[in-house]
Amino acid sequence: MLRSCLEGEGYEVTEAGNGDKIESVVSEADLVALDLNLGREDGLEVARRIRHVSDVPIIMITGKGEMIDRIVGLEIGADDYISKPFHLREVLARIRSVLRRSGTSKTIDPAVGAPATIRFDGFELDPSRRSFRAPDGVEIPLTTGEFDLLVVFTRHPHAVLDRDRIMDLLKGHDCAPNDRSIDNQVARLRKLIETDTRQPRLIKTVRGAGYSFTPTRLDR
Amino acid sequence: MLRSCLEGEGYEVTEAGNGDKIESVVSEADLVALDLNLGREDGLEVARRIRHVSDVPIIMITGKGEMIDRIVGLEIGADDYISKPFHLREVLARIRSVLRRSGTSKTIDPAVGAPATIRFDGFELDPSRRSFRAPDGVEIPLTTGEFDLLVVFTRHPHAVLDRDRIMDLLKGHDCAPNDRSIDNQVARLRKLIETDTRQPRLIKTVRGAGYSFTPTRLDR
DNA sequence: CGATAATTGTAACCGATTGTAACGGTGGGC
DNA sequence: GCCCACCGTTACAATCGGTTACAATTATCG
Repeated sequence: MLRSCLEGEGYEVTEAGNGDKIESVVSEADLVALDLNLGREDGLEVARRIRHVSDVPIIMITGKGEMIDRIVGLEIGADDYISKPFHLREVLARIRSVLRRSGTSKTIDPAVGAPATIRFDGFELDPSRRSFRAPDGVEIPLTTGEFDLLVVFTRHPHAVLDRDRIMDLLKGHDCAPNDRSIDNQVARLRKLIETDTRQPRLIKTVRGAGYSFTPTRLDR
Repeated sequence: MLRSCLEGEGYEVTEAGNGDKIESVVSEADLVALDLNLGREDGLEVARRIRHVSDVPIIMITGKGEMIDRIVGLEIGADDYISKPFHLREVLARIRSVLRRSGTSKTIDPAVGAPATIRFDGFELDPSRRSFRAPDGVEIPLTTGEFDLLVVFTRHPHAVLDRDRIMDLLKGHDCAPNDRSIDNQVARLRKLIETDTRQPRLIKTVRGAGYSFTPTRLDR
């Protein structure tokens, strides 16, 4: 679940199991998300071993409110902790936050390394400022849902995204069987950025599949 | 544990054992964290001796809910007390709070003195003097809560902070289920720094998630 | 130490946003 | 051309957050 969510956001994910050498895996990483309930092996011991070889930021994922672990975790040098059950969005937010604090990134951090503003067909979308400007320079106020949807589209231009995938990228979970909320949000977004809703040029409907964001130019 | 946590925050820590001369240790300190359960020696007696030679702020750390000690401790002149088991964040928050109240610091207080002035969108925020100036140079008086909230935001620019996390950063504990105090504080802060409260440019609302501080420029 | 003022948390109300349901149109397959 | 799945649109309800007022707490001042 975490993997697909993170990859959807543009991160490169490497999983490591019990048998893997921690050192080799960690050396390439910008951040470690460490589940403390790994079964036999003690997660805190893993954290100590990571700290022994690297200053890589560590986000600990603990079971429900294990305070003792939290305190010990912070002592070891974890940068943040998250308690289960968690929302994927929360994890994303904290990962971004920790990555930003930690500064330079070995790979490309989509939230930091990407240019601030995304331009398409004259529009200007600035994810870090959560602002959106029309070709004429006027700021268009977008609701949170509209903004997040547009960001998802600009990150997957020309791809046909089915509703499940869009929902996954937006909220980190699947669509309910007969969920039309995406359709609705698309309609609302179209009203704001399409000149003719009947003949949309930016957000095309792919019948039976989903939607596709088709800008003529896209600078990012 | 406390030592490594405090040093991680930039504080200089000196430990003192039973044999040490209290006077010489205390004279250099900005704050004393005193564990009352030191075994043979009576912690309260230590507190009395410290008070005898210095006005240094004292935070007492007591065993689980020893009320009698608390009362006596406050009578002696402790500035705050914490019961075990405690959260490190809580300790940090209280230390900061006590240091703030006690005013000038002999050493450099990282939480108050470290960042010189933070500039964003023309505003000037000075954590060491706890002052805040508008782009036109006029000083804007902020309450303690407003100021702390703004500092938290400037330390996490462009991150989406949920209410729990904001509360954690502000006071070191979680939000109650239906706690709207953060919303209120945000609203108050917006009234002071936003030109249009309806369309905030600096503190954006992320529905279902929290808030995001979105300055166009940030120098710190 | 007590009175007063300032600040902050709480509750209530209301508007904005978003999900759900219903209805109708459209387009493809036969 | 007809049928049916699929999608756009509208209306509505539920949820969430902004705002206000007020109570509780805290600080200030004599």
